[in-house]
Amino acid sequence: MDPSFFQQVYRIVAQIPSGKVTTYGGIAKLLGRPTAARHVGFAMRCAPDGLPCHRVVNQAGDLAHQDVFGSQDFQRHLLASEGIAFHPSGRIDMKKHLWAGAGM
DNA sequence: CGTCTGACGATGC
DNA sequence: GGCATCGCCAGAC
Repeated sequence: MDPSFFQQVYRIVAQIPSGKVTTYGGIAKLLGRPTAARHVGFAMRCAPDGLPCHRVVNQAGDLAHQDVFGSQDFQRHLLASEGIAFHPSGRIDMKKHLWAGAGM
């Protein structure tokens, strides 16, 4: 198989279990492109239905592209329902919920 | 094939 | 820790 980078990104994101989060860079690293973190987000932008893109955050643990989810509070609620803990600033506690499958 | 873009990462201040 | 800048690489045009 030689799927496109985007297709591989979708495969990784689809494997993220509930209650876990991963970073764009982490996914990119799994695909062998540690510097292609931006493309992971790019793939998310065109993410197909059923893809838990809300579990994918940047290295800072900040929720990205809040516009798609309507508001930052909405995505925060989704993750909170899955058991994700948040910092007072609204960032995710990646230390506890960072998906180990992302190579970290 | 050249250029621009982009839901990021790392570094510097 | 927050903000600004550079770099990175696969797609779209």
